Amino acid sequence: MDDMTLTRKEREKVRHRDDILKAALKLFSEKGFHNVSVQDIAVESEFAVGTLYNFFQSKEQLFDELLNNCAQKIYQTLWPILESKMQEDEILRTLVRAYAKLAEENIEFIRLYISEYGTLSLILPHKSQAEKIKVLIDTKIREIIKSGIRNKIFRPVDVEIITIALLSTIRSFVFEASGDFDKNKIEQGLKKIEQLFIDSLLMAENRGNG
Amino acid sequence: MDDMTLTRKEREKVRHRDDILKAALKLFSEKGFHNVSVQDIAVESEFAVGTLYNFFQSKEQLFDELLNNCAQKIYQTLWPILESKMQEDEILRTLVRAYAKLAEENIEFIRLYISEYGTLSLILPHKSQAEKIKVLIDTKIREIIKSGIRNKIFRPVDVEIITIALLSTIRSFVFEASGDFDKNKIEQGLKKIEQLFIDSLLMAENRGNG
DNA sequence: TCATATTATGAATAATAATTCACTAAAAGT
DNA sequence: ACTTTTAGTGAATTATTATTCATAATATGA
Repeated sequence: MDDMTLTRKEREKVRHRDDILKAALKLFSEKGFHNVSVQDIAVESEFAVGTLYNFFQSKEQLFDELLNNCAQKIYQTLWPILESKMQEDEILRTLVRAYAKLAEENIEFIRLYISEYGTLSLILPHKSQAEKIKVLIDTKIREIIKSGIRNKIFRPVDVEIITIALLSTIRSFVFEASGDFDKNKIEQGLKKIEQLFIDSLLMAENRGNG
Repeated sequence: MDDMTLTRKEREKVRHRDDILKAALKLFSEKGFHNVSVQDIAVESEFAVGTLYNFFQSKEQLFDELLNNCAQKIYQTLWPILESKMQEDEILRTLVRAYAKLAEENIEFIRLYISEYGTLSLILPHKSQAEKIKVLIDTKIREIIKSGIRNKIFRPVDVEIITIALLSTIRSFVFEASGDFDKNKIEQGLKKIEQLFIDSLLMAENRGNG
């Protein structure tokens, strides 16, 4: 079922659906799930409330779809990097840069994901696609760091803590910086995060400049 | 107006008020603001809904009071440490330990604060007491790190990033660990965070063991 | 052009949850 | 004992917002 097999009408339908998703994403990322009404989304997308319900079963299902799209995009970007055969430090460097790019291109997605993250994890602990993907990535990163330690590339740090530290720092930084949507600032910051974490992980003999 | 100048009745009133706050805190910290109804709080606290409204103007005001109490407690614990005349590395070490203690004694407060942090900061950017206190502490920590660098105790790191990294790691760790309310785990983890951050901040000559 | 199918509409409805208030119960004062 | 004051109650009211659905607009194809 690719784009060319669809009629003009069908393509239009898809586009309308996307418009609604886009409007919803904008609002949710600005105000969070509970502070956006279906009315608000209707106004923003310039469709009637009823139309939204032709496309989505409920407000919640619409939100879930967004969140899963978001998780999907994050997954598709990060997983190949994590699976690649590069040296461990290079994987982590690439990862941080990929995050910067991801944040640049999908800043609303990232905001949505991070802003709801706290309460989300209280309410839908393990059901969502998004949560599963997060766990998948977290686990993989831990493995990479472990492997880096085994291969004497990294210093023998505490894997749990450095993983939480790296990920929470990236997330928190992107979230704070995305408040004023300054993409330059995000890129600069993530470059510094890369330096801070990966250089301090490296064994002395592997470090470039102090 | 201290405790001894109150009549028994007045003391009881205060106690009832506290009971309601406590019940609300429990529920909010488990499910977040929007997923707890005033009914729920009434049931949990074993008062009628109307009684809650004798004590608090609205659900929101009740929540604000909790959040401010929380911020207040954090402030009272951390500020004296940040203002103390210890050497900079010692301040940070003490800070992390204080966080552990804070988390141990007020795990629900901390959960409330962190879980709502994302959406809160979208909605009430700078109004709340809690937000002001957060900024105050963040700023102070940055100053301490700067001062540590000037005094050649710390390596010349990027102050912004290390501050975000330190704080977000603490918060994220406490939040995740508080999910299963294992106080021991939190203490262990924070000790490792202390090592990770402060040791990697120190100039080589100041470090104890590699 | 007209019948049919599809898509869009938004006022009406339903569901949920905050808030009020007339009332009861308990305590304090006389 | 009785009056007054204070505290507590929860069904009823109100507000908000998600959802439905009868209707209108538009497109399709005979």
